[in-house]
This record gives sequence, structure tokens and C-alpha cells, in this order.
Amino acid sequence: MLAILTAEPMTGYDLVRYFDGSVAFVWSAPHSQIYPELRRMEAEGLIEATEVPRGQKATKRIYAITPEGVDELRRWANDAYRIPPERDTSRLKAAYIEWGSYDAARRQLRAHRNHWNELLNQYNDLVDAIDSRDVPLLRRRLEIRPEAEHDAIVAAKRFAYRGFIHRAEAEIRWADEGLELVDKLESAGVPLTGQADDVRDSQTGSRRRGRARKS
Amino acid sequence: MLAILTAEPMTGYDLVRYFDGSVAFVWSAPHSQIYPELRRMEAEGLIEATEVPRGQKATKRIYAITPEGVDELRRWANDAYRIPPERDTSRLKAAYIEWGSYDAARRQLRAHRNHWNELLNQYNDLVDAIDSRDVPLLRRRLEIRPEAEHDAIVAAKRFAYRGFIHRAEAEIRWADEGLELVDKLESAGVPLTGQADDVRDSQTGSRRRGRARKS
DNA sequence: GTAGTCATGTAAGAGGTTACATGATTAG
DNA sequence: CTAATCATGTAACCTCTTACATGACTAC
Repeated sequence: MLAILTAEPMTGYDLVRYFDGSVAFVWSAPHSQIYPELRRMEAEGLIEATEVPRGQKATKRIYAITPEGVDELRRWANDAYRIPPERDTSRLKAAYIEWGSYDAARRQLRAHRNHWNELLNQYNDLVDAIDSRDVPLLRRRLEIRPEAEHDAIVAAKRFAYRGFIHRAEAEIRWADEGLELVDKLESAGVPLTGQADDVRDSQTGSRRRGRARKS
Repeated sequence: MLAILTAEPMTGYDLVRYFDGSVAFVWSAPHSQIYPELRRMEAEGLIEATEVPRGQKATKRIYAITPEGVDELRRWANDAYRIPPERDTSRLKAAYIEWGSYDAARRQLRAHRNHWNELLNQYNDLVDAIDSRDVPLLRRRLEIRPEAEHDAIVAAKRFAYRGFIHRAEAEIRWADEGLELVDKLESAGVPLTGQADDVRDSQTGSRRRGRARKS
């Protein structure tokens, strides 16, 4: 949000719309997170609000980054980040494919492929848009920064999206690999644990009491 | 956890150790999450605990999956998953490289490269270990399942790790691309916004209240 | 007038991190 | 005897999701 506000002062609503649009590819946030966070940052002095009237009785708060906010943004940019622990549902489910059916596996892998393929298209479009400076937020930022910096600013955005493209291509390759594998196993007649009828009591050998509630 | 417990009944501590070991690559969880979750699952009837003595006065709880737990595992395996909204710090920081220094960018990209490269090596080792059935948990599961299923069980684990390998390779390629880019920009003498001294008041045009820290 | 957009919140709850906390058992 | 390992928790806090909620403004 600090970085976005360096392009130009705006309302929380403007930020919400950016987070619903192109920014969502880089970082997602719902409005229920954005508004409280703006208040918090204001209290910390990183941003400043100006209340301006809109219409007859309503007002809106336009936030601008403060020098302290710029300091914080710089500090953040120079800070190292930690890569979070692994927690990827698609991989987890893949590891236990045998507990479902071949059709379920195919459905999931196709959805995975489609999802990343759609993202890939959007990432590619965005890289093109960046190259032709066809992104409003980027354009605004270039307007207020000296031309010497333009190459670095554009290169950074482009590079970030390149990361998504690499990722998306990897996911698509993986899903294709999986679909092939599923076909191979099924046509070889390999049975799945999830389809077997001996698993229900493989452990305790007994116990058939009540309802299994959903989580 | 349900899937792990299908291999054999075990204590929470055993699960904690698995989650500190090979399982961590697929899904990470600290013991502070595992113990309460086991209690919850027990209350729901998905697993069952047997208190067994250990030593003179201590006891431990050995958890076994129930038929209801197996149902739940199957249900989960057949359920579609949702790919969560984007929230990747490395990409976010990449998009705003210009707010830091070239050295900071290089440091982050090198750390990124190293991190994924180390993971890649571990993933490769794990795939080899899977191929040679050299993973204790996998071996235990194969022991209790009919041989006809073995190919599917092994293939699933292998496939999951293949996904990590694809991902890691993509991240490494991306980081290399970034390091090249940083070198190119710096040697071309492109200035960065974060190094400029005109940014502190580019927005408000005035306001010089706080101490201006040196970065 | 009314539908869509502008604008801004609150709150419960799930999931995860980090720290605090304890004590028994076993191998040397 | 002592250190490592076995074993099991609790709690504060943070982030994010989902749902609930409200009302003014503007274009038709």
C-alpha cells in the first residue's frame, strides 16, 4: 500500500479497486483488511489523511504517504524476506491421489492446469502492458519520477511478472505430467486405495459408531 | 495427519517428528498445532486414542484412524481444492526493487536462489529415496496395502515431489534472470528511486517534521 | 425512482507463529 | 548424574476470510 501511495494520494476505495485489479496478481487483500490497515498506518504516521467533501453531506479520506512512510518503504525494500514454510494444497493432495478416484484426480489436475493457464495468459498480457506503459498506476509513477529511473521501475514490475510466468509454466508442466501419469496407471489397471473396500477397518478392525461430521 | 495415520497408529510426538522431517516438504505444522488438532479430530471421531503406559508413571496416547476418519480422508481426496489468492513476498518485493539498493536486490535474489537450490537438492534426493522405497513412512504404508496398489501409492508421492522440483527450477531460473537484470541496470548506471534524495517530499511537497534518517 | 457505484467500516472465526511451560524417560 | 529425547500441552498474537452492515452519490 505504501508503494501504491507513492504513485499518487488516493482513498481507501481506490486502493480496494487496485487490489481487485492488476495489483491482485502481486498481492491480494480484501477491503476488510485494507481499511483497518490504513487507519493503523495513519496512527503510525506512515500516511496522512485529508478529509474532502463529496456531494452534499458525505466525505472521503484521501491518503498520502508521509516522509516517514517513504522511509519505511525503503527499509522494507532493503530488508531480507523469509520464504514461508510449505503449505500447498495441490501438492498435498497430489501426494495422496491414491485415496481418491482416477476421475477426481483428473478433475483436480485439469482444474489446476486451467487455473494456471488462465493466469499465464493474464501475466503475459500484463507484461505486454508494462512494456507498452499501458498500466495506469505504472504510468502515474513514471510521471512523477525522473526519466533516468524509468528503466529500473519498469524492469522491476516486468521482472515480478516474469516470476509468475515461470511459476505458471512450471505448474502447467506438472499438471500435464500428472494427467499422463493418471492415464498410464488407470489403463494399466492399477487399483487405488480409496476405491478399495478393505480400508475402512484396516486399522481398528472394528468400530462402526456414529456420524462423521464435517470440519 | 489422517493420511499419515493410515500407515500406522502413532503418538502425537511421532507425528511431530514426521512433520519436522520428510512431511515438512509437503505440509508444515508445528507441534502447537498438531496436539490440539489431534484432540479435535478425536472429539469428532476421526481418530481414536489408546493411552499406554511408558516407564513407571508416564503415559502416552497412541492415535489410530477410525473408519469415519478413512471416510473423511476419502472425501477430502475427492474434493476439489481452491488455489489461494496470490501472496508471495518474493514477487511483491521484486515488483518494488527500485525502492531498495542494487546490493539489497542482489542479496535477496541470491538468497532466493540458494534457498530453492537447496530445496531442489532435497527434493531430488527424496524422489530417489521414493524410487528405492527408502522412506520409512512409505515403506510402512506399502506393507499394509496389497501389492497391486503399490505403483499408485509410490507414483502419487513421486508426482508430488516432481511438482516441487518444477517449482524450484522455475524459482532458480527466475532468480538468475533477476541477478542478470540487476547487473545490467547497475552497469548501465540506472539510478534507483530508493537511493534518490528527492522522494521524501515528492508527495506532500512540504512537511519536514520528523528526523530524516539516513539509509 | 432505482440500480450501480462510491465509500467505509465491524466482527467472528479459522489457521498459523512464537513463546512459554512442564515433566518423565533413557542413554551414556 | 546429566543431557538428550520423549511427550504434551497452553496462550498471546497476527493475518486472512467471510459475512454482516450502512449510507451517500450519480446516471438513467
